[in-house]
Amino acid sequence: MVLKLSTLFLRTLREDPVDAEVASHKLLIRAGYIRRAAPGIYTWLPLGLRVLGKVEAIIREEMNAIGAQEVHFPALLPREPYETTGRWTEYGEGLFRLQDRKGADYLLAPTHEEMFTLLVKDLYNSYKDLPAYLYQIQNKYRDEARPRAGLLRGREFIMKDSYSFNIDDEGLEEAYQAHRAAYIKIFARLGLEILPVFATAGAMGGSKSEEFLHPTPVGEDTFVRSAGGYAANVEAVTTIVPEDIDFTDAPAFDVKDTPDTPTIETLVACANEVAPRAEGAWTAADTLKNVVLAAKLPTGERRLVAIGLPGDRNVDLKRVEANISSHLETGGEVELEAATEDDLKKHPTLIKGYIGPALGLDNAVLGLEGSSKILFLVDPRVVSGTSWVTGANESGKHVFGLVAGRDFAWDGTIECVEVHAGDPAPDGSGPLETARGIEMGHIFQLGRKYAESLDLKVLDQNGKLKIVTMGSYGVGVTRAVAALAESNHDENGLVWPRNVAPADVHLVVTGKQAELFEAAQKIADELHAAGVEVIYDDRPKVSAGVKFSDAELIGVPTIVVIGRGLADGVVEVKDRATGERTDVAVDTVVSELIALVKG
RNA sequence: CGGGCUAUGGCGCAGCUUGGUAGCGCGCCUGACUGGGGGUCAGGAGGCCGUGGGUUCGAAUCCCGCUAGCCCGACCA
Repeated sequence: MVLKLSTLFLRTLREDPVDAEVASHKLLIRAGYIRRAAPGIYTWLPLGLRVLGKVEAIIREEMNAIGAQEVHFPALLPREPYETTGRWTEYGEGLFRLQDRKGADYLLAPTHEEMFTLLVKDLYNSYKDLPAYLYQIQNKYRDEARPRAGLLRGREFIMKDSYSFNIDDEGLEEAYQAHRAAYIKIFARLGLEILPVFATAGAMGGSKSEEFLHPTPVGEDTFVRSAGGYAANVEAVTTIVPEDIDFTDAPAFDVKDTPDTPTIETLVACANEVAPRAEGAWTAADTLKNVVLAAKLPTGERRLVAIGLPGDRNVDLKRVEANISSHLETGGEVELEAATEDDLKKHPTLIKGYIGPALGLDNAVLGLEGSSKILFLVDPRVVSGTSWVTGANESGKHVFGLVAGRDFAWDGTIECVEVHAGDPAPDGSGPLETARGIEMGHIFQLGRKYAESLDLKVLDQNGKLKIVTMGSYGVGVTRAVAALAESNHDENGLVWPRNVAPADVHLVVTGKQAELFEAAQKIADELHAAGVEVIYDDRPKVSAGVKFSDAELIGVPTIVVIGRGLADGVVEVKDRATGERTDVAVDTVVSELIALVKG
C-alpha cells in the first residue's frame, strides 16, 4: 500500500480544536484521523480507519486463538428482549430509543447480552453443544449524560464483546480465565500498559469481575494500588480485619454528659475535657460514628440502614451500594442516600448527633433486634472487644468504653468507609495509593441471570434441563485507539507503536527536482512490493517544513527524507520516537527498511 | 440534573462597552518567487454574525425568550 499525500483525504490542522482538552483528542483531530459528527460521535477518516483496523485485527487474532467465533448483530434492536430482562426500563435515559413507522419500539444497542443469549437459545439445545464462545466487534450506543475527551467516552463507540456459555461453574471459570489471558495478550500486543483490578459486579449480577485499567491521569476511573502489586477498584477494596480482643478485664461502660456535641469534632474536644485519659488524648478514631442511610430498594421500598464506623472515617456511599445487597433479602440494585430529617422523625429513639448502637446487649437500639428495628452494619474494623466512645441515644450524652460484642451487637459487617491513600492493601503488599485509569476492558462472570430470564436451558447428560451459565467480556476498541494516542505522543504529534501505526514508513521528498520524486517513487514501489505500508508525501509545491511537521503530527514510526543528500547517494532515515537520524545509501535503504519493519 | 463559559466564512479569533457598508490569522483558488523546519509578494472565492421575537430610521452590537456546544460536578453493564 502506498498512500500519496497529494490525493489522500486528509487535512491537518495547525491549531488545536477549541473543544478538545486531552492530547489524544487534540492530536487525532489535528492529524486528520477523526472528525466530530455530533457530541460524542465521530467520523473515521482514512488514517484513523487504518489504525482502528489494526487494533481490531489484533483483537480478532487473540479471540480466535481461544476458540471464540465471530458473529455480527444489528445495532438496531427490538424492544422485547430488553423488556424481558428488565433493561428497557433499567437503562433509563442512557438508552437510545426509537420507533418504526408502526410505532413499534426499537433501541440502539448499548450492549448485547440479550441478543447473544437468545441466539444460543435459538440454535443450541444440548450440553454437547457447549462450551460456546461468541464475539463481535460492533458499534454500541449509550446516551451518555456527558460525553467527553473525544474517543475516550463517546455516545457511539466500538466494542469487542464476547460471551461464554457453559453448562457448569467450572466451565465458566475456564472461559473466564481464557478471556482474561487473551485480554492480557491483546493489551501487551497493543503496547498498552494494563492493570487488571478487582471490581464489583454491580448491577450486572454475577460473582466475579475484573476491569483492565490503563493507568493515566486523564482516566475517569479511580483505583488504588500498592507497591507490592495489589490493584482494585475503590468499591472492591477489602479491609484487613483485626483480631478479636479479649474483653474480660475491660471496665464497664460509662454514660457521661457531653452537651452540644452533635459532631465527631465537638465530641472529641469535649471528651478530652470531661474524661481525660492516661494513654493520651481521645481522637476521632476512638469514636464510633453511626450514620443512618436511606436505601431505595428495587421493590420501591425506602428502608433505613445504620452504619457504624470509626469516627475518623467517612462513609463512601458507592462502596456501601456495591456491598449492601448481600445484607438485604431483595437483592438487585440499591440506591443509597443520607437519611433525611423526615426519615429520622419516624424513629423517635434516634437522636441526631447522639445515635448509638446500645447500652448493653439487652438495651439495643440499632439492629434488627434493637428497638429501632433498623439494620445495623459495621465497618470490619469494629471487631469484638474494641471499645468505643459513641452516642447514648439521649441528647447531650455519650457513652464511653462501650465494648463491641459485650455491650452491643450488629447485624453484619460491610465495606463502607472511604478508602484513603496509606491504608494497607488487603493482601499485605503495602500501603495503598490512589491513581486514575481508563477502563479498557471488563470481564464478568454473569452466571445465570440472563439465561434464567431469557430461559436459555439445555439438556444435560441425564436428560434434564439445565440453565446455562454465562460470562461477558468487553474491550473498548475505539477507546483503545484513544488510549494509544494518549500514551504515544510528544509535543510534535502522535508517535504510533509500529503494530498499530497507519503505515510503516512515511516518505518525504524535499526539493523540486524531478530526480528526487523519481527516486522516492521507486523506493515507495519497492517497499510496497515487499509488503511494507507507505505514506508518500509527493505534494509538489509544499515546503519542507510543512512536510516535516505533517510527518511528525501523523506519527508513522519511520520517516524517510529524500532530499539534498540524494546527490551524494544517501537518504535520511529518522526514527519518529527517538528523533534519531541516520544517512543510508539510497541503494540499500529499501532492504534496511524492510528489515526494520519486518524485524 | 446542578455550576461556569461560549455561539461571527472550513479552523482559530477580533468587533459588542459607546448601534451606522463584517474584519484578522490559518486554510482554500490563480500567478510569480522560494525550496531542509508551517517562507515571500500580488490577486481572488467564501459569512442569514446559533435561533425566535422586541427596541430603533438603522442591530453582530441593546432587551426578552429559546436552542446548541464545551468545561467542572452528579451519573456512567
